[in-house]
Amino acid sequence: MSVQERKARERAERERLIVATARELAEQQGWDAVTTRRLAERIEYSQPVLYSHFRGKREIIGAVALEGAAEMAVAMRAAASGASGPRDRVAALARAYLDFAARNPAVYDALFQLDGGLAYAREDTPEPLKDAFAALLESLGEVAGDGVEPGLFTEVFWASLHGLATLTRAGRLPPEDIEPRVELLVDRLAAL
Amino acid sequence: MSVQERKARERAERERLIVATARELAEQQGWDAVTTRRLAERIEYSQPVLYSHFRGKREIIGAVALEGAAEMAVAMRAAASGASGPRDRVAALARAYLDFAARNPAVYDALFQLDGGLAYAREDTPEPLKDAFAALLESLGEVAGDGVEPGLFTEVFWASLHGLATLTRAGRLPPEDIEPRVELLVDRLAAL
DNA sequence: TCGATTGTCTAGCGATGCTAGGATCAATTC
DNA sequence: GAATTGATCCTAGCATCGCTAGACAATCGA
Repeated sequence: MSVQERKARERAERERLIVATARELAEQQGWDAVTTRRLAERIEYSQPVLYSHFRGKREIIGAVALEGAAEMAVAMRAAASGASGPRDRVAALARAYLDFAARNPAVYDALFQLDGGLAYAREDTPEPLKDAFAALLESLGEVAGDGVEPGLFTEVFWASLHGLATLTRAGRLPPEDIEPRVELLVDRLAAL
Repeated sequence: MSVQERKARERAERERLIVATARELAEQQGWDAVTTRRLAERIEYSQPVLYSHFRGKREIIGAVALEGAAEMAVAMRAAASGASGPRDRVAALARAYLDFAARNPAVYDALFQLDGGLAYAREDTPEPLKDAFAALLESLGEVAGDGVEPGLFTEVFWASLHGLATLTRAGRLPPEDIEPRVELLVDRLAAL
């Protein structure tokens, strides 16, 4: 059995290598630069090897997205735990979210802009995605206010952050004034 | 001179045809289906003709975006003018915005998701884009609240709508509950 | 009527995602 | 220890993409 185990281990290792390399390449030069040829060359295998791990480029994007979702959940919880009151917590969360999007644009794109073939907001949604949403809900639910369903509130708050993140990075919003925008959003949207 | 005028007219007409066809094709089958070959075939000219009107596919997307921006501005002002009070106006605006995005997904993508080679939020931003933002500002500025710059408020409100629009259409948010989301957004964000 | 200009097309380049089919190497069996 | 089997990987190629060079034809000014 040991031989098969070793092979399985090596295979899993190579899969991690593919995902990590795709992510690295995407962060360095954008997702357009992540071609199957370039990716294959970087991992020092031929192109078809990629297709023995993933159905296609879409699934590779999806794998990067899942990895990113897990990291985002960690970052959100870390930001929330370092705050004292609800107001602080929500503000810290918002900043951490925008910071994550700005620092990991390729991962953020894989998560929320590109088609990674993942199911969102459904029962069969992969666990990391559910958990990332849960991490938001943990901090935002408490400021939903009376008569507002925490899930609904989280969706709206999240959408607002997403809008700010994407419009800013796409050059649709001037990059300065990020802080006052966050202040406005938190002060108005959260029921404190 | 009449001959030249006729030629210029025909040329302009063909350019409109290209943009309209690109838009139609994009709405029917998505922007991925808008290839230069298919587009050329539909307008019944050869591929290189496209390049005598536009620098490339990007510019065609940009042209569709400008057309869409003008329509959006009209739709926003129409929605705003039919409302009685500020609360009504902002709510109507929000609904009209999301409705526009849902009904014209390809145009919306050209405007805010794809790269159409346009400058946003700058001095050299094309007029239709500035005007679309102005249309939002006209209705939203009055509910910015004390001490909040109307432009900043409009940016945040717009970003929230944009987040809702894109996340919903990309399947990241369940399509139902649109109305309660709008209600929540309007009630909380607008200073009434 | 003739040369020049403008307009359009055919053909092709490099690159993309993806796949078929053959070669190679290791594990298994006699 | 040799032969067979099976998994693993690579070379080569397909159709399609955005874009362009160069040939050809129609039109214009003299």
